[in-house]
Amino acid sequence: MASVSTEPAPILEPARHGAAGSRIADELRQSILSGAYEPGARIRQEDLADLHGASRLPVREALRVLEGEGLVTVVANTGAWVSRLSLAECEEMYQIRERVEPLLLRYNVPLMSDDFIDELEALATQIELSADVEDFITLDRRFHLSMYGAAETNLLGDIVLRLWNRTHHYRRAFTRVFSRGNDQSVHYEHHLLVSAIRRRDLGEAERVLAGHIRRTRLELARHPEVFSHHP
Amino acid sequence: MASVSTEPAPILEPARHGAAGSRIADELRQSILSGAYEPGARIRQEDLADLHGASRLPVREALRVLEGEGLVTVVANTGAWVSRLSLAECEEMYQIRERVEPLLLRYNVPLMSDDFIDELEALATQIELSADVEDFITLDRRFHLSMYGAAETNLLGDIVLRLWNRTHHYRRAFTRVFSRGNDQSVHYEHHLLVSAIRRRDLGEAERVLAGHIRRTRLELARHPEVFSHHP
DNA sequence: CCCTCGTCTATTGGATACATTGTTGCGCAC
DNA sequence: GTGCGCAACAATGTATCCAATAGACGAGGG
Repeated sequence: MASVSTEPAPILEPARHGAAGSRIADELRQSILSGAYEPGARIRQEDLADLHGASRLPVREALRVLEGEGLVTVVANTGAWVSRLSLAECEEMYQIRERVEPLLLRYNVPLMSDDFIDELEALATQIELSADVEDFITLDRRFHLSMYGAAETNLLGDIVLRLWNRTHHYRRAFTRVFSRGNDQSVHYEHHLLVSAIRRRDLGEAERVLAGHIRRTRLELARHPEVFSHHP
Repeated sequence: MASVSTEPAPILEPARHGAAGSRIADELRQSILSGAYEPGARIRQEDLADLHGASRLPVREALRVLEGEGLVTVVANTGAWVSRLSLAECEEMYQIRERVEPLLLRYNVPLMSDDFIDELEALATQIELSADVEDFITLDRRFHLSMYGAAETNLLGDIVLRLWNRTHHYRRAFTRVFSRGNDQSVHYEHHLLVSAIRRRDLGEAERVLAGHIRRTRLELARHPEVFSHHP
């Protein structure tokens, strides 16, 4: 914003003072999740600064934030890279999710309105119809994470969101190689999950969700090629 | 380090270039955990900078790191405070631990040597003999966290460590009000846990640990006065 | 021909200086 | 006496400048 001389309307400037670090962190997070940066990609501070029209200082803060979220790996005096996961680490993430997301679901189900559950059902159907891999992972992410938005405390929600973000790239890569199988299990599980939620059957909802994550983890383990590094 | 003119031996200087942010983060984290800062205490950037003989820049990085860990709450253009937990949030943390720590234990038990298990047993006995609250929480923390140091991937270990850190202050406060009860359950559970580990009985070890955390959570809920804010 | 050491440059780390924001306390009006 | 508003201050956010480090490249020797 500083380099551009023709900046007539500061009114439409949503970026207020004191938000540069957070804003850059948000945008870089989105870029990483969108796949614009591959795991292992180098992140240069000055590039980011120029890109966002800021100095390197808020960029460094943003990198620290994303480092804390596990999305970026920073080495002192050397540089920053998009974090990379091994198959073992990714499986560990899924095992954590398997234990933790059912708990988060338990917190949220009592707070869901019937209308909201209808929306979930519609989303599950929409996922079935998704043609493209990018559509699928976007809708699938929305389906699951929207279930977790009702709780009044968001500590667990934040932890789960970070787990999703750290594995997002591998979910995309895995979906790409797996989608040819034309396996309908995912969709069945989604509908079973909505059904259990509608009946407010917490135990069953927990079981279905845990099984859903577990099955994904086992499928993932059958495709280690997703994790082959090509430096 | 820069202001002191009489610095004859640069050999004993462990603080190298590029480590100020991490160093300050580590020291501030220790200060918060030690109880030197109460939850809700204001953290002024300039004070920290002077205290560590650095400028505000690495201090800001440190604050971002600790914010990511949940230990510090930063409000833009306003300031930073030591994070505060409500009873509901603390219970949520314990519920997460209840589900996640047994998994981490499962990862670690097969990697423990018999000698190490002897050390755990000795630690459990030492905890029984601890006189003072500060001793107890230090030894108890070491007892539990040392169990988690063997795993080759440390993703889950980091998450658990953060959960411990975020609740550390309340564990201290709670122990202070609870220690008068003279309840031996904690120690029985510790010894049962070591016993299950020694037999390499993963299922039983998981159950005992989950029960241990669960019981602590329920006790905690009976002492809401620990969370009363006194501003 | 290859290995090693030295230099050099690109990039990051840190400090100082300045702009902006939030807050607090005082004064004035009602 | 109370409530609103303005102003001065204090603390944070940002930019620019300088220092230190690590990787790369090339020259020299084995």
